[in-house]
Amino acid sequence: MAPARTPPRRRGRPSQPVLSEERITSAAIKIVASRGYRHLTMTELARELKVSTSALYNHTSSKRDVLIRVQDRINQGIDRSGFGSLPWDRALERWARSYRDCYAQHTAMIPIMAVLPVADSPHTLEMYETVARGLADAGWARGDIADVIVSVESLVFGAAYDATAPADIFDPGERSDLAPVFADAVRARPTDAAAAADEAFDVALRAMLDGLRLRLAAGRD
Amino acid sequence: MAPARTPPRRRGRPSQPVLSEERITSAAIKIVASRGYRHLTMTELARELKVSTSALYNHTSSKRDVLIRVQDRINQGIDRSGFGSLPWDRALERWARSYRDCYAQHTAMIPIMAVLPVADSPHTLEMYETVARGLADAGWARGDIADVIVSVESLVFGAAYDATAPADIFDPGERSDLAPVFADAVRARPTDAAAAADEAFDVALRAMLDGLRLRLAAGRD
DNA sequence: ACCTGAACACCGTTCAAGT
DNA sequence: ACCTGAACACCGTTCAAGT
Repeated sequence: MAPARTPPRRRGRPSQPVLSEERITSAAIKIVASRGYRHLTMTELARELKVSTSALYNHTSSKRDVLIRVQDRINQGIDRSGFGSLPWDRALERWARSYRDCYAQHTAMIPIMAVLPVADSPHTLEMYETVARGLADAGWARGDIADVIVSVESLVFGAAYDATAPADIFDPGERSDLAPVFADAVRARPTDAAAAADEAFDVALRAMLDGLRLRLAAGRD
Repeated sequence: MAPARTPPRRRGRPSQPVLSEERITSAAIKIVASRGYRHLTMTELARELKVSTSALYNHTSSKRDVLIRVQDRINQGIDRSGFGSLPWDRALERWARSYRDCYAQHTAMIPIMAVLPVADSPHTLEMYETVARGLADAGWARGDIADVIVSVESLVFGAAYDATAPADIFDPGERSDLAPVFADAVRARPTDAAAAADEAFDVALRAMLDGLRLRLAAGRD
């Protein structure tokens, strides 16, 4: 191992800041990945970085600020590779599936992502640009593009929650006599929660894409 | 009416409990309606009911428990009147619009509602039964009914968030050069946030309903 | 400029003590 | 059985004091 080069510190004074926006965001991602959002507190973030909690506020204005940067990093992982290589509807489907799988692991971010201005999130903005360009190139009208994006996103956020729902979410329990038709419909679902959620998302996404194909065809006539 | 049998109170003892599940739920609804979810804390709930905070725990096991009952009451207000009187697709549309409008005012409840087992929420269960019966009567297959319900619900929850998003949510700010196609698409939206959200929800719901009509027709052949 | 430690104003929940 | 008051283990955030 290389000998630690003598740091240019004047006694007691650190040569450079130990913290940065970048390091805080990375530590936050690490905590979320390893221990979940329940453990993402300013206190645990500080402990992870081996500083005092108040030190974080020299580099970030609030916990919300940290979450916004976490979210922009998460969005980097969403697959938009279909746009430019596949037909628009297949690209949109790939994007939607990846988006939903991503937020199924980050449901705690949905309330933030869903209402957060995009201006401060460069990777998120880049994602929207890729999708918008793919739709525009496929012939979608200027006035429809944002609506299509919001449509898919709305479905995706709701489906992400559903993907994390417990297996018994629709189990009527002892009241199945009060809801016989519904109880019977629920019995027809896969018993595995993930499989049931996947099936429902397939139905929803297929329906929406079919509907959007109709809309594009009608607008073109 | 039977005369109230003389209460066995020994001086200073209240004749009957001042609290009840019912009263707590009503107070919670009142706080939410008048001051919003930010103010729905156990402390404010106790203040509203003029008791100490710890007294609440004689009647409810947790704050989550309170929220579950609040949610079941909220769901009573969702319009399912179309089922049994309108064609299934128009009934489903009415239900979806009412559902979305309702949760746009209660976004704080979405993370709970989306993953909460229905067994302890009688009015919610009744809602699902009404929708399920409407779909079954319209010829939907047993195995599709839950998927259709989940599809609409997923869209509704995401759209409810979108309905509360700020007007500048998609404004690229100073980076519009990095996202020219998207920025142009966003410029085509109504400037009013509510109008923009309504338009997007119209597109999404129409697409999904068109897709579901196709699915039902295909399954029937 | 950047960090620490103490303090502030909250949370939800528990529990011994009263009646 | 039901309520109170005090306590507990947390939150996010601020700020004077240090270097």
